[in-house]
Amino acid sequence: MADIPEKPSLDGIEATWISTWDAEGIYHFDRTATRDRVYAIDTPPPTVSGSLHMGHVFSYTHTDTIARFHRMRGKSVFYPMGWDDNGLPTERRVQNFFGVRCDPNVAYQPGFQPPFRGDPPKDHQAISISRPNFIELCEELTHEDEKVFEDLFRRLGLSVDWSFLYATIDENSRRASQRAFLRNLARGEAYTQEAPTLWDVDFKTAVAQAELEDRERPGAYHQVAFERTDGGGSIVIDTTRPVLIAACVALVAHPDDERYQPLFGKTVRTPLYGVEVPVVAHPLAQIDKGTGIAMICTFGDVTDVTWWRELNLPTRAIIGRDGRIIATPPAGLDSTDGQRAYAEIAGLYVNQAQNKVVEMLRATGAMLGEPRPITHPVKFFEKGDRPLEIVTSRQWYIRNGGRGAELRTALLGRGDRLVWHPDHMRHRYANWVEGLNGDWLISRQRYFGVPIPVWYPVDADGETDYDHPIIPDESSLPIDPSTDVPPGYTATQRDVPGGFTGDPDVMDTWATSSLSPQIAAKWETDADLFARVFPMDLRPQGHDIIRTWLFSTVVRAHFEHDSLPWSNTALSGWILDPDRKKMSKSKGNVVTPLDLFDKFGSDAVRYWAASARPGVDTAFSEEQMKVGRKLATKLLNASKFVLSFGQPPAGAAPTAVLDRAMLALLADTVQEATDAFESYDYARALERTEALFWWFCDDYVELVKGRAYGVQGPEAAASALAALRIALSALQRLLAPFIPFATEEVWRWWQTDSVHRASWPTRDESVGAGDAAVLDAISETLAQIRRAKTEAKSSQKTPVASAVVTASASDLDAIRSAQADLTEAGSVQAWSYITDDSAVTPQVTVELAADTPS
RNA sequence: GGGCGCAUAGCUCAGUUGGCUAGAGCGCUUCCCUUACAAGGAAGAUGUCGGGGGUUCGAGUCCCUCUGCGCCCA
Repeated sequence: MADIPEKPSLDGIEATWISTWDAEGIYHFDRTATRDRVYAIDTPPPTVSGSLHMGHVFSYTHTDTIARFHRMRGKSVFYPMGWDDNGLPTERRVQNFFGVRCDPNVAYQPGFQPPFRGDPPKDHQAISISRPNFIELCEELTHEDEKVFEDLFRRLGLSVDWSFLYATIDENSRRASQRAFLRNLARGEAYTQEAPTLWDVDFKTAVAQAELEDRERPGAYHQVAFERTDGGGSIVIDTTRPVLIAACVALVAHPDDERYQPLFGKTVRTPLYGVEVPVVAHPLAQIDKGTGIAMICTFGDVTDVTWWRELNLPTRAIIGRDGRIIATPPAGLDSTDGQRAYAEIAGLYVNQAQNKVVEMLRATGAMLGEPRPITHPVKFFEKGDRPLEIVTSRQWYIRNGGRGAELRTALLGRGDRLVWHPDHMRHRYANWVEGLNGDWLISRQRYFGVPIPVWYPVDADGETDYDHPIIPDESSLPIDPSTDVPPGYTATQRDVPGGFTGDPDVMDTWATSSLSPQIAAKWETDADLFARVFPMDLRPQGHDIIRTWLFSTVVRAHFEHDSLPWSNTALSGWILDPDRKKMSKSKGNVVTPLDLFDKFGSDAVRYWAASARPGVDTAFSEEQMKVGRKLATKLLNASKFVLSFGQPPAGAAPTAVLDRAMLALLADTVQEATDAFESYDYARALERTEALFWWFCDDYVELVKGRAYGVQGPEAAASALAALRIALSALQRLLAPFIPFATEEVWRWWQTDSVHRASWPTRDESVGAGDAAVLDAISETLAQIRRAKTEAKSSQKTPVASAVVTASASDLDAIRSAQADLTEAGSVQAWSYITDDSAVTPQVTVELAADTPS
């Protein structure tokens, strides 16, 4: 047994135990464990180019308590960590830090040194470097961030097995991502298509449905008149985007709209450009919106795309990928006047062009009245600053049920079979899948990501043949088509007629992170490991990314493994500041985790996190951390005290009624905590354990400590000592998932090995457990004696001259059984009892001894 | 507009399948330096369980409805 410090302290215990755990390999995954003995967690890889905040501390703590519970239950816990360094945020940081920019057309340069490492001068012209060089720089820069993250997670006490660390851009991840993509392609689940696509003109990349958000923006309705070609007058439409008149291919009204029924099949001429377009009917036209008839443009919004597709309309694109009006007028805009009008806006940014068009409409009289300002939702890329446009481009997609009922039904079924914590989160998933309106767009016109692993033949005329991609062999992965040469070609054939060209795009971050279970489990590179951990047991994550990360992971596992990727998912809530607003950097109310660890200790911060019900938004609360610190301190002191009585004699067992009752209560609590943990309700497990612990300290220990000292003789003491140690052992283990540092500290005072490798308590351990029901009467009697002293403003040490207990016969039996303990705890000099079976609770009439001058 | 959640003490929240006088912690008030712990301990006060209606012997809990707040989707 280690020495118990004279004055136990929480100071410095984190550093001590972190290094001990490391040295002893406490959290190492046992690779010999069979699947049924494994508990596998698909840990969310945090974005390393961001900062660590309380939200991380919060949700990762929840997961850690569950990991620790299962480890103590005898499972080999597979608890890897990953870093998400793939994607736009890192790309931007690297550009700014090193003064470079990625150009996939540049050749790889071994040993490349960037011009700067931090703070390039303002006038520095970014140097173009190859994608592999760029990735090397990304890895260099993210390495430092990852170190900070790792230290913080260790300090928090996460029981991660760091030997399974991965990064979403590392070689294994790129290999897995490309392999999965190629298999999707081979099975027809991935495909490429030239199609209208939501496009961010600043990032110059396509974006997926899951990355959209609506923002309320000011706009204005403009009434614009289109002349009928049959001389029947004009048709007035309401549009917020008159700039798109040049892209108009039809007018559309609802088929039931009697106002416009006579016009269906007729044509009108667009103002300014004089293009003849048909008037068509479609049920998506809104009768009550504006004048009830609208322009169909290629493309103003996603409804335009639907109309265009379903009504087989021509394409008249006018907005380019740079957000400017395309220089040359679209097909069909043939008249001289029309071309002159178009020339006025060609090359302008969309908003400038809009102003110009309004000006021209006014001049020609085609605009009726003044624009009427409105506020309306506009689609944005969630990371973007300008409204999305729709441009036609070639992109890669993975099927996700957005265009096929059969797949959609299958994926909804996967969601049904997943166990959600809390359960109502399943609706988010179903809601999202049911609302999908297209397949998953995975290609991005960016650089720092996993390359789309294909090349295309270039024919003799220099045209790229997208329909016959050249596929690398799986054994050659990961590849970068911008530098690697496809089989059967030589490097000199790149981008020349009769040669090949690499796909320039990368996959979206989610296309790789959707494979996190496969990546962590070393899919196809370590079949033994994979078989032991996949499908995993748990996906913990925030509820805000159900539509992205969770859903896409389900999609990939469905295709590749015909299974769910995990059996359970636990969704964490948000952290709110004390005023119940969502914490965010922009509001300046963010507290850094490290300061809190220093101030309250990791256990205390964990306690705050673990107190929050699963999935519930929770206020940041230093008060709650103080409570957690109190709990940890109390555990040190209580443990020291119990152990200070020394070992019970050999063969000692709890025999006293009170001791056996306490053990019964303990057994009940063990059961409740276990049940709670099994249903992922760590907060309930903590609450039940904590309640028992404080009762144990405040009442039980107070009642038996005299007896434990030997006041009632050695036999009575032996029972107390045995019971105290049984309880202490169980309590330390019950608290271990929540306050791993303090529990380890006290456990090692009297046990060998780590509490985190100890077995989770079971009710069978409470040998000699009795009837917990007697505790109420005993505790109540003690409470009334204490109350009498408090009300008399006397010390709790004050002797009680006489205690008269009126209670039911059964309560009196209970109280009598503990009379000697109550006598010690309450300093009672004389007891008398009155049986009254009508008494619901015991009533104690307390007469304090006369004050004795001291 | 569709979906989901929340509303219980001043604050933050528990309250399992309906069950006896509705709980905890914090905060507040009072007392106690008792030899595990003053970074402690003992005790106390505080509630039209959001409003209304219904089912039931019995409703914080189930049903309907209204109000307010939050989130997701369109």
